[in-house]
Amino acid sequence: MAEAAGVSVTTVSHALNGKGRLPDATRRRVQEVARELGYRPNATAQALAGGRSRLLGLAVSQAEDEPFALSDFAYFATLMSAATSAALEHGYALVLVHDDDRGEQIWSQVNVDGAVIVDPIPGNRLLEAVRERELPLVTTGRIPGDEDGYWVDNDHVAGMRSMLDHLARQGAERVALMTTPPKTSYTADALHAYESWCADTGVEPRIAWLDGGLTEGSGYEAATSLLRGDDPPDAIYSSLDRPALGALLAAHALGIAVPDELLVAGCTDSNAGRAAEPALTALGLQPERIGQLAVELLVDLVEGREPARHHLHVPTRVIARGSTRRRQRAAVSPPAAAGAAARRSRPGRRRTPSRP
Amino acid sequence: MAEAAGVSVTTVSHALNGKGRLPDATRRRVQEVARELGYRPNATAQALAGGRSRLLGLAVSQAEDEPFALSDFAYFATLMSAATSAALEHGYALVLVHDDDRGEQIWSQVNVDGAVIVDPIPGNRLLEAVRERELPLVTTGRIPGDEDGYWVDNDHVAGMRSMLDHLARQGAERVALMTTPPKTSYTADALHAYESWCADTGVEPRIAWLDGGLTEGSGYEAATSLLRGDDPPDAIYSSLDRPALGALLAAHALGIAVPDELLVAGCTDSNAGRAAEPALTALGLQPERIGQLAVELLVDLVEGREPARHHLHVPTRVIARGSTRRRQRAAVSPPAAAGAAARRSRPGRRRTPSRP
DNA sequence: CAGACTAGGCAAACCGTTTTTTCAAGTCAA
DNA sequence: TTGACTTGAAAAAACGGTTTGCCTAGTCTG
Repeated sequence: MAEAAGVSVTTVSHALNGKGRLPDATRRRVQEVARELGYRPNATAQALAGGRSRLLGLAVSQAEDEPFALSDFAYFATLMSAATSAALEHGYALVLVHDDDRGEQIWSQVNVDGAVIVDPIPGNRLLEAVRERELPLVTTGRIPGDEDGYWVDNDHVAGMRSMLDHLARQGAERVALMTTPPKTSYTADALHAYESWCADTGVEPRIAWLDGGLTEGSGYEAATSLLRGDDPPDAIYSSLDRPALGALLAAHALGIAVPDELLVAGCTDSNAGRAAEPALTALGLQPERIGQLAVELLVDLVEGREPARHHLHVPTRVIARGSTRRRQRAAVSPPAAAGAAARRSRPGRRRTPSRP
Repeated sequence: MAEAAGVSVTTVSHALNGKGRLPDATRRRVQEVARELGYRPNATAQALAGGRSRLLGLAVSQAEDEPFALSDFAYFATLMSAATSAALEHGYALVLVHDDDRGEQIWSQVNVDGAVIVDPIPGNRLLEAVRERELPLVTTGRIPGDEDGYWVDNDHVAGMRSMLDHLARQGAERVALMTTPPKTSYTADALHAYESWCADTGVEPRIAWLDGGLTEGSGYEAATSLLRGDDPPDAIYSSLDRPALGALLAAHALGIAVPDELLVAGCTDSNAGRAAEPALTALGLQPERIGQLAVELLVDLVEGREPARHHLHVPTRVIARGSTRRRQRAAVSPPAAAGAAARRSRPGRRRTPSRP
């Protein structure tokens, strides 16, 4: 390239990067030759010389005992896609990192300028590796016990409350929560918000723990045991959508009509929820927004700009669908109390299970 | 590092990479020091010196007029996840590439050693960019019109036939296909297989084109027009799952019972399909296998090994669920012809649409 | 005991940029 | 005319490794 233009590599570099002292004529000439030759500076060499690779890592943290695949959740896929776009917009590319034994070694194999970790769990190996290297880090969701870093998060507490209020407005009096033991800030928020909402409204908390993976299966189990217990709930909220779908199936199997006898809702919107029968009411988290903001925040850090805010909140919204549709009867009476009364006066709500 | 171990950088490099002539004692000593210091060779420098970045690009090609997001399909997410794992297994990392105006420039910003392009469309800009750079390339799905390259693909022709046979065995006589105009090898295969199956079995082809995106909405439209036409189908197969879910909704809206009056199936398994009511029969494509094999093939190419086979086929399988469950009546009679006869003798299959 | 060979390890070249420094030539003022 | 300053561009030093080639001892071999 340098020879082709009849100048030194220095001049080429200066011409192409708008640096140095060059007359416009030379600059243009070099650029012209570069264009003709289809010359592109070697990215690796640039990275080595410049000390920045223009590569960002995107990792999904996860607990060892909950081996769910990335692909299980539309949430992650959407976030990832948005993050890729945002990165590209700023001239960065995204490297995918898995949180397994091999994932850790990726930081050795690739020089990333910074990392986004989704739903971090304290002590996670990827998190530790990032810290050890003192890489700029943005998390989506906070790191429980260490909320000082840079993060983008939904306001899950507010979100949970608005969902619970929605269920109450639809006539629910005995709202149960299905969730996992809190490891991420998200599940902790959900749990606390639920408990405080229960305290505020005088509802007795009913919590069913999901174990055995965040799948339809575990939701089915948890919902079944809730619905079969004494004093079963008249609404079930799951902190993830797949178990909520399982709850739908469980209700069906027990002959409990949704939404007439039981309201069901889940967090995270998905095709699966939309396609369910009845369609699943969801707490929308706007993962595309989260992915975008996380990358933009990270880019600020990488490029040495002090971000205006260290923490960003993305609003949630209740996406009401068939699974929590208020029955006609309830619709005519004023919201909370009256709806609850109408519900209470209904005759025994259990039918014989269609299959036991 | 070199000083710490009291040797030259050459020796460090040799010791850590198992090259050069060094006594085991020295090698071990250097490795020991490296471990203590937590020394990791700079990946960028290695890439520059070695000429290989250990980075692979993963791109999803797409037609300009069909702006669907990556996240729309569990298929892509699963493939991507598997590809990441496989890459890591061989010491590579995956860089995500979007097929938009900015996506193209990524090849300038990052030096990838090779690329996987999912469902390539001839003339696509990413494809052209990869070719121009003479990067090793593996596609999942073939490039229509140029099938000589390296690719991993399902046998969609066989898959389509087995699905159609399945529908026929369940009593379908008038199987319609909902699909997009063929741009990828996959949609072309599906179309051809359908047409040849129709020719073989004497079924008259009925094709509804999906436009306006590969969504539930477009499937709803297409299915509605099929079901409202003269001589409506008694089975609908969609070459993607989301439109199939739309078909389910359309049938419901028209008061047509699935599977009793209409069988519905789609390609690509997903949570959404599993959660639908009735659960959607799907042609499983094993995207995890495809992603894995594509990366392994690409790694062979990148590392200069001649792969045993240039083309790999991944089997498909019919995952039969409620949406194509044979009615009891048909179950007792021998497969195809008798099932069809039983179906034919049924009384008029249309009910009044519940909403018009 | 000389010559050839082997082992061990280092120095230097190289990868392709960016950045800093140097330098020659031209311009201007005194 | 000379010194100071400006302009344009190249040379050199990094960046942090890998690779090639060379050198020195020590060990065989005849």
